[in-house]
Amino acid sequence: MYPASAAHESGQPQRRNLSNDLASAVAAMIHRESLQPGDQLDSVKVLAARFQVAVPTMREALRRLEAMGGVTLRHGSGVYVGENVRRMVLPNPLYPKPTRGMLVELLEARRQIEPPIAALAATVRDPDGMESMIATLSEAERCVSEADEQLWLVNLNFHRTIAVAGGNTVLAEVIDSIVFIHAEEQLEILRLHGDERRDFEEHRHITELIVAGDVQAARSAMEEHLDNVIQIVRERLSG
Amino acid sequence: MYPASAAHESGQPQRRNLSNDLASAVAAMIHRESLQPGDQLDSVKVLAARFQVAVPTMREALRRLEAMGGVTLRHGSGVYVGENVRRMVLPNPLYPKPTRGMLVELLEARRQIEPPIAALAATVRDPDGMESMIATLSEAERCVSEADEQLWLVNLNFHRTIAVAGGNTVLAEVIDSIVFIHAEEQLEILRLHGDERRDFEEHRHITELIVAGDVQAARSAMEEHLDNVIQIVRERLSG
DNA sequence: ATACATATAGTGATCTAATCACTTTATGTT
DNA sequence: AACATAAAGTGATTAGATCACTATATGTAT
Repeated sequence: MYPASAAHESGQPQRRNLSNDLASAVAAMIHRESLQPGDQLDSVKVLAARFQVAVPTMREALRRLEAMGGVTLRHGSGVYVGENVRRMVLPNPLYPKPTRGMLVELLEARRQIEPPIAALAATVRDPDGMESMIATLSEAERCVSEADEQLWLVNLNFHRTIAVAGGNTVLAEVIDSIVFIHAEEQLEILRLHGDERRDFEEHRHITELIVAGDVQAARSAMEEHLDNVIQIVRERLSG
Repeated sequence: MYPASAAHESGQPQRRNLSNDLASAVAAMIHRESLQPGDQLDSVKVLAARFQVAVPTMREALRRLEAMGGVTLRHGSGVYVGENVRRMVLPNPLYPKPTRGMLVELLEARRQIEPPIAALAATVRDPDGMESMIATLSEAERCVSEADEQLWLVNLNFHRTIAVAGGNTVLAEVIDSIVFIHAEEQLEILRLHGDERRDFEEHRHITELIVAGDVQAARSAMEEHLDNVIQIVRERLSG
C-alpha cells in the first residue's frame, strides 16, 4: 500500500500517508469493479472496516476523492461514485475569479483549441452530437427572443456540445475545464458583447457548417467567432 | 459560509457541508493574502480554531485542498501552500492507466493543441522559454548518447517546456495535464517508436524552428512529429 | 388495495479526546 | 562551532459520542 512516488508527477509529490493511499485504493476498487457514476459504494463504516482503518481516516480519503469528483458522500444516504471518476482533465474548483489578464489567456487558449474541435465535429458528424448542438442552439434562440437571462449558461453549454461532438474525450474535458474556470465571466462577456443576436447568429452559422460537414469553413467560422469575442473583451477591458 | 450552489458547475453540484465550505474559505484566504506555493499556513489546530470548527473537520477540508494540490500537509512540520493553488486545469491523479483507445485519444488531443503552441512559442520567442527548451534538448541528447533510461522523462519535460514557452498559462497547464495522464505510457511509446535518435532529431528540429521564429514551419514540424508518433502507436497497438 | 403519516434503522456529519509519529527548536556538552 | 539530546510543536490516526439526514418499514385511514 505504499507505491513508489511517481517522479513525473505534476506538482510536488504527495507524501505517503494512509488517506492518500486509501483514496488511491478506493479509486482502484471503483475501476476494478467497473462501477459507474451514480453507483453506490459501501458505507463509510463498511469501507473503513474493509480497509482496516478508522472511520475518520476513511473519511479523509473520501474527501480527497470527493474533491476530484470521484465520489459523492450523501448525508444520510451513502457513498456514491462521482461523475468525474473516469475524467482525465479537471478544472480546479477552488480557483479564484480570473483576473482580466487571465480571462484573455483563457479565451486565447480556447481560440487555439476550439477551431480544430469544430473541424473534428464537422468531420465525424456524429448524429447525437449534432442533435445536442441543435437542441442547445434552439434553447439559445428561445433565450434571445424572450430576453431570458439564462442565455449565458446556454451559450456555455453550446461550446461544450461542440467539444463533445468532436468525438475526442480529452478535448471535450479540456474545453469543459476551461469553460468552467471562466464560467461566471461569460455573463460579463455577453454583456460586453452587447449584441446577443449577433453572437447567436455566429453560433448558428458554426452549427450549420458542422452539420453540413464543411470542415474548413467550420474551423474558420469558429476562429472568427472567438476572434470577435477576444477583440471585444480586449477593447472593453482595457478601458 | 453557505454560498449559492453554482448551477454551471462541471459534474454534479457539491452538497453544502462544512468541509467543502472550509476548503473554499481556506483557498480564498490563501488568495486574499497572496500566499505563494511553499508559504506556511497556520497549523491545523490554529486553522480549526480560527474557523471555529473541530480539528478533524478542518482536516477533512484540508484533504480536499490537498487533493487539488492547493495545500500540502507535512507531518510534524505544518500546512503549506501547494504548487497547484493557482492552477486552473488539473490532471486527475487517480485516473487509471489509460486504455489503448484512450491513449490514442490523448495523443490526438495533443495533435490538435501542440502545433498551435509551437507556433505561439515561435511567435513570442521568449528567452527563458527557449533556454529551457534548449537545456531540455541537451539533456535528451545526453540520454540518447548514454542510453540513459530517463530519456522518456526528459522527453515529457521537453513538450512541457514548449508549452510554457508558448506563453499561455492555460495551454501549458492543459498540456501538462494531458502529458501527466499518459506519462507512464510514454516509456512504452518510446519503445514502440524504436528509434530514439530520430525522435530526438524531430525534437531538435522543432526547437530550431521555434528559436528561429519560423512560425509556420514550427507548427508543421510539430504536426509531423505527433503524426509520426500517433501512426506508430496505432500500428503497434493494433496487433 | 392505495395513499398518507409515523416510527425505525441506517448513514453521513461533526465533535471531543487520546495516543502515536515526525519535525523543528532549544538546550547541553565537547 | 559542531554535535547530541531533550523538549515543544505539529501532523496522523484512533476511539467514541452525539446530531442530522435519508431510506425503509410499519401503522392507519380511505
